Amino acid sequence: MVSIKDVASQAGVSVATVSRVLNSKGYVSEDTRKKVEQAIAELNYKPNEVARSLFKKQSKTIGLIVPDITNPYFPELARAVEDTAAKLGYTVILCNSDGKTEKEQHYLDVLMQKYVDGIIVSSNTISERQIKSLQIPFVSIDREISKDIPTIVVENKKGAKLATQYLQNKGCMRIAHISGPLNVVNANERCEGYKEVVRNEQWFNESYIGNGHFEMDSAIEATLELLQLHPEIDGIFAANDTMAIGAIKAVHKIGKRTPDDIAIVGFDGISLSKATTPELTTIEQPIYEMGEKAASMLIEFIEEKPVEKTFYRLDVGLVERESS
Amino acid sequence: MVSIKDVASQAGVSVATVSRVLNSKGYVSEDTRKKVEQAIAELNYKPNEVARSLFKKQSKTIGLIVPDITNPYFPELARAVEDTAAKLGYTVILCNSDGKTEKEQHYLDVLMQKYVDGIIVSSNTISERQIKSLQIPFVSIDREISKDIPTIVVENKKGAKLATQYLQNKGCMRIAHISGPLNVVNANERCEGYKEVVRNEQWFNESYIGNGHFEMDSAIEATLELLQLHPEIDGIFAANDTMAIGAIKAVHKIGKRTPDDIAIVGFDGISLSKATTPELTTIEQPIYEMGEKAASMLIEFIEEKPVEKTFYRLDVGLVERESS
DNA sequence: TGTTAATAGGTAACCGGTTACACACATAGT
DNA sequence: ACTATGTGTGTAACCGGTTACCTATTAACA
Repeated sequence: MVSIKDVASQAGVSVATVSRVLNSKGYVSEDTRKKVEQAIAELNYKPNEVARSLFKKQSKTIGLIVPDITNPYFPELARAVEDTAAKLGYTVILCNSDGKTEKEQHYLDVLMQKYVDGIIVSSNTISERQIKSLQIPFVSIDREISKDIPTIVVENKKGAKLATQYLQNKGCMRIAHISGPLNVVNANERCEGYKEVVRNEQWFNESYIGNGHFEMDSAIEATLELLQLHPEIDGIFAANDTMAIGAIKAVHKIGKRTPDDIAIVGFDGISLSKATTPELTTIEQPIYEMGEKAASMLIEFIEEKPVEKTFYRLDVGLVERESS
Repeated sequence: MVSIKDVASQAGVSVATVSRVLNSKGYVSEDTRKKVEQAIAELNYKPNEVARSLFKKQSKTIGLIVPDITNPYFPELARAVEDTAAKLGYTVILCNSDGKTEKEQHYLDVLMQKYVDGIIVSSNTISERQIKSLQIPFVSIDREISKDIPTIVVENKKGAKLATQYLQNKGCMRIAHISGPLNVVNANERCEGYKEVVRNEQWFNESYIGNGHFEMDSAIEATLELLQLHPEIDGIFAANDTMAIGAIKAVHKIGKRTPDDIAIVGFDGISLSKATTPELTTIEQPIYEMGEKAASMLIEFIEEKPVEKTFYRLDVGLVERESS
């Protein structure tokens, strides 16, 4: 690989001068600048980012820790983060934590050792203290860790209420909920939103809430149980789209129809929701926008630019399709 | 951040000695080793990977260039690559090229500047010459570039034949194909496989092949056209699952049923194929295994370990579900 | 006892950039 | 004529590791 020294000798100047034209910093005469630029072009020189990182103590790289890129919510987020980072001259290291503390800790260590300039994380086990101790810019996405950590989340409760009320308006008399793992903030908020709407209904009690893990199989099981316990259920709000699809499958399995017998609404608005038959009515999150915002905010922190707002709770909206 | 010097002075030895215990290389007495290890533990010292990279000219990082992580085929691949890389002590930088030459070139430059140790790429525009000129380990995945570049692909033609013959065996008399972009090797091979099976049928001609771009919308359109032109079609083989889902939708749209009126088979075996109603019959690729193989092979090259085989054409299999 | 090899550990060069500092020269102001 | 200021460029220290090379000590063996 050609180094700055090669360029310097080719252009007949010192490495300092080459560095100056590279960074447009300090005084360089028009003449020498041209000579250096020509040498750079002739040798097809590309500065070594590693050497630069070592001195500058920053790497133009950010870390993105997600539970599992295979979960259809995250590719779109990752794409948005990567797009934005690339546009601003950064590169992104992808980490899958499976939501496990050890893995998260391990990746945090690795990322710090590689001098990443900042980290975007979607986690519910990382603590505020831990993040602060790292001393580098951080953005939490999809899950709220603390009011003190820059965060991008959505109106989970509002969305859940929207979904539940919508089912009511559609004429559903008994609306069940399939929740995510309730120790995860967003799952909890969605469950709360649901409860706020149905709490005062005569028929309501906790047994109308089935527990899922944000995955399809768990939702199929939960739906089956729910429908056995309460055959009169005519509406289901699932805490994410994957589970909503599971619910559709379960409903189908016992010979009922969606939406005629049971209307179903999901949450997330992943692209999957448009691929099913019937297409899924869902509470859509601005996933791409979230990733974009997270990346651009993180990079503003990194570059010490002024950041007006550090806590975003983005709006969600109902997208009406065929499952309701 | 605590550096090797801090550890050295804390332990009362030179930095060379610390480095020796860090790398278990060269002579170090049991006594000093313990002192150093204690100092490391006390200071919670983590060696700076950037400094290491600079000297060693390698970064324990690999690049993964895919067209679009949002395309449901790639998250599983990326997950496999990342899992395997992490297990072997490497980190992965994710790049989305959209299949565009400029973006690929740009990422290649960036990755080289960051001293990545190797690159895994899924591309049909990068040339063999280009790859060779980079002088670092390379693995091409999902798409064959040249017999001379380490590659992981699947039996596309065989899979396509399998799918088409299966539809024949199911009693389909007129089988259409929705192809991917034919300039992409794998799409082309799948189309060839289809043609090999139906070429000699009396009814067959090229107008039974509709052109898609591996995306749902293009497949819906293509299917609609196909069915208008040939209302007698009773089987469709789509070159990937996303398009198969599009086909299902199109069939549904004109009031026909899957599989009763028209049987549909896809290709890929993405997790999406299990989420639809009806669930998709498809030619399943060992996606995770491909990513795993690509990463472990790449790292074998990087670490200059012996590699027995550099060209893998993995087997595919028919997974029979409800759409056929 | 002298020679050789193995063990132990320090010094400093090196990786490829960036930048503080020094120095030279030109120009302007008094 | 003298000083201050601005411009242009080179030298070398520095970032935090790794390792070639050197020296010293001890053990082994003829």
